[in-house]
Amino acid sequence: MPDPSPTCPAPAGESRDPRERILLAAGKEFAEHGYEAATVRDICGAAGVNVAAVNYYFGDKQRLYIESVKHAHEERLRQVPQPEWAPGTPAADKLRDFVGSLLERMLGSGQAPWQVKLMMREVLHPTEACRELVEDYIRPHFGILLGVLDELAGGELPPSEVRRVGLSIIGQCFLYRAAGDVVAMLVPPGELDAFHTPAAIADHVTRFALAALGVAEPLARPHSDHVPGRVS
Amino acid sequence: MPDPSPTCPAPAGESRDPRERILLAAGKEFAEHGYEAATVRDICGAAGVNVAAVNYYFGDKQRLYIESVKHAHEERLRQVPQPEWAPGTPAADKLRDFVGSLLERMLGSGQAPWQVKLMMREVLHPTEACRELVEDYIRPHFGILLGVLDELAGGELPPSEVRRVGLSIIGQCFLYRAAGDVVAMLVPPGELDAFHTPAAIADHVTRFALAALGVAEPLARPHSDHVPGRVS
DNA sequence: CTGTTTCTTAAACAGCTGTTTCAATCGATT
DNA sequence: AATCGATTGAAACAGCTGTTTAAGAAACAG
Repeated sequence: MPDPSPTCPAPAGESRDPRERILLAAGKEFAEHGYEAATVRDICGAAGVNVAAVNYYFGDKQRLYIESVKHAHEERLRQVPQPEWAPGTPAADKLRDFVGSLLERMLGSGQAPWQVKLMMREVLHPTEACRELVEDYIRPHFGILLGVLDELAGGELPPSEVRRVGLSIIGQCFLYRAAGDVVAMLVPPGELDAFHTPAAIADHVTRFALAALGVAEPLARPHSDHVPGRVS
Repeated sequence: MPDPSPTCPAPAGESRDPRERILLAAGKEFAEHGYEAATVRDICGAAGVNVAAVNYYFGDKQRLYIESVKHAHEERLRQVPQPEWAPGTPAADKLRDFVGSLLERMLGSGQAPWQVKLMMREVLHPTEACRELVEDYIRPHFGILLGVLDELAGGELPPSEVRRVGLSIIGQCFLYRAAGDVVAMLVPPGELDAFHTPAAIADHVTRFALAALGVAEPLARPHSDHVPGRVS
């Protein structure tokens, strides 16, 4: 089937550039099976190109992998821009926004996009592509969170403590993405659908953190009565 | 070098039973490189047996993998027994104990033992061995945590909420093990040594959770003055 | 058209993979 | 000591791996 339309030959999302087709197929394949288990033959098959194309365009498998990780992360950055808030936004709202968008990005609606899976593999078992990923993608996002938390704590907490609180929040979200299968085994199926949607998790994580920081109500009233609890 | 001592031929920790030697070597190899990348030949080389031994004793590579995961988890259970508390122990102390031993087990002193690495791989990318791991090892531990949290909340929180708090605590610990390399990149090196030891993390996670539950002081005094804080 | 470069193709390469074969060896029982 | 099952050993197996080759097609300049 030779191209019938010379002006816009791309059907839908599929590039006619072999290099880009390989990059896309490689990303999906690496995300699904990991670096070792993914084969260049499968990648080329999915991309509809000859096996030799990988070596022609990228040199070897490893450089294709690194390029596909960078490509995935750039595309993901374009898809989900960092949150921006109006100057007067309360810090608590910012935190809720941040956690919500983080979880939405991680868990997505339904299946997580392959870009996230690929990046997650880099985080869990870092290769050469990891450092770039951290510097360009993860650290800036983390910095935003730290800013919100510092504002939330009224500047009272030392930076090291703010960082630990930030890691606590990231960790809670991280668990659901990285160990989602195990979480699903630990939670009754009915509860999974009702209470473990991205929005519900975001709400819990935010309330948990706000309560710990003393900005909102504790989750439970203490059972002894000598501890003051704020009654709204 | 034929065995010179017939009474105790095992030098130190090395079993003379080939089956057990293979199981040990396989566990280390699988933990380090993953299922696909680990080779039967490397495993047999490390175990000091012929390649055919794997198929003789275990049938094939996959069954060796499953057996080695189970073996690792049983050994780990024997090494670190579940915590037991005297009847009158305060729930807050139990929580601190639980988190501390969990982190100690996960992060260990120095390099994490290969058993933990192996189990972590199962959690992150489950195979057939995962369900057994969850039922025999993870769920009981999680149950203990939920009991402590329920006690801590004075039975006021619904089970679903308790579970979410439990997952929040696990998630915080989980991050340091699963994404430890990235965490190390996000935290200044000096701070890593001082504030990110297992003990220090355990202390932070516990305080964070206790504050969120309203059992202990919030981490930060709120910056507006209309919120009561307990002054010890 | 010619000559040159860029790209694509099928085939082959050397090497490693898990697995099997079958003879040699060992260890205990008879 | 002879027998027999259990275990080991070196070699070979078929299949897949990433990579290279060399010939051909396509695109393009002069």
